Amino acid sequence: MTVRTEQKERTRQDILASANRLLRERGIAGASVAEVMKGAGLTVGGFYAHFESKEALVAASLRESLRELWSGLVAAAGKLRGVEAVSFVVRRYLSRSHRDHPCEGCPLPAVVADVAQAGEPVRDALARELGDYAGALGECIADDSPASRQRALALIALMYGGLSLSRALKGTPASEELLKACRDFARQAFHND
Amino acid sequence: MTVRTEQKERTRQDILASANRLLRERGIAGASVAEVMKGAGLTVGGFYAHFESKEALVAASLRESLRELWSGLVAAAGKLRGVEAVSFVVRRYLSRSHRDHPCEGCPLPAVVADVAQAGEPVRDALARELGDYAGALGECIADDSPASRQRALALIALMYGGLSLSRALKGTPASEELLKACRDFARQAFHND
DNA sequence: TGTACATCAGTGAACGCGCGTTCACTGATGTAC
DNA sequence: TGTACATCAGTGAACGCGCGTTCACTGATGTAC
Repeated sequence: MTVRTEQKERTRQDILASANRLLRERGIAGASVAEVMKGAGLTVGGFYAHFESKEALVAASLRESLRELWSGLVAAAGKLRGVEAVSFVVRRYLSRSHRDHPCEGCPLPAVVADVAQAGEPVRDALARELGDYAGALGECIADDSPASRQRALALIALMYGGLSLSRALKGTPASEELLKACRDFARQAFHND
Repeated sequence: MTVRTEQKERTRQDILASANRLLRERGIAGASVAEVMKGAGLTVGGFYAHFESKEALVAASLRESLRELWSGLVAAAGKLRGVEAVSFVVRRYLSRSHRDHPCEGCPLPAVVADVAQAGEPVRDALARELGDYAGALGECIADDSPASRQRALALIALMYGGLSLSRALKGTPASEELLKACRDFARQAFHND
């Protein structure tokens, strides 16, 4: 019995991992259930033994990959504070490497537009994770005040917006220009602390 | 002859106008050719007498609606300069009204993620318009130097990112919080000029 | 001015395709005696 | 320990649907004589 359920849980994790990759790379609409299952080494029909619907998968995947991203960022920033923490975070998030490898990075660029039109489970997942993200990032940069949290929210918007645009412009000089411009802009906004 | 071509040109404009609305509201994948034509009071089959493909329509629509948006913004800012111009622009772009009426506003939130995966015509359209947009906005805020252009690029990324996220969070308190946070952040970054 | 013909903007049914979801099935694993 | 049965994770074909695109057609407009 427990052997069977353990195996099943492992399969569920495989499906989630595949969804995390595909969702970050192609967005909600671009990640079909059949391809997610193929990425986990399975066939399409077995999907519904693990998730109630595609929407449930997307919500679960969004929670997991957003949490991974921001907890990784905050942990890597370590003891840095203030402008130095901001500088570190934007250098990592607004990098050429992050731009060029969507499937290992932040899910927001591929997903936000679709989420705005998605159902409640998906929207709730984003709202909750983004709130935690802003809180943790604000605390990492400054403190746990509402003002810090709000500045972190804006920083997230700047990073997400800059990365998304630089991906859309990939191959043009403006793509690099934009990454640098956003990094500088962020540092400037936190400069007077 | 000229009567016929004039009529045809008017129809083309109707199709474009319908596409502009639908694209801003639902994105590239969400705006089907059939619905675009229906929005122009026509049926689907006639589409290919006006545009070579859906991709060509998207490219044309993107050019037109981005240009409309930013030339409108710059014109409205009028003689304002520096922080005052920034303040005006973000109050307009990062407003509840803009968040709640996608079909009349900026096409970026609905379209950027899809553009990153689209063909050359669409990507080119975005690259060109965004470059012009940054140049004009930079000049409106400060001058025509590369530094001003780069700061304008970052401001666009912040505005686009903030609006997109606030739409995805619509209905939660974080949606309003985010709009305000981004407006403040932008003002702060331009405060020392 | 009137008539016969050519043009062509727009119609609507049809195509092939990929989507999310369902379901009858298979066969390895676990249980009962 | 050995046998008969139950369970259930995973398979793969099928469904109804909406997509972009094609194409034979219709009928109003424009041209030729």
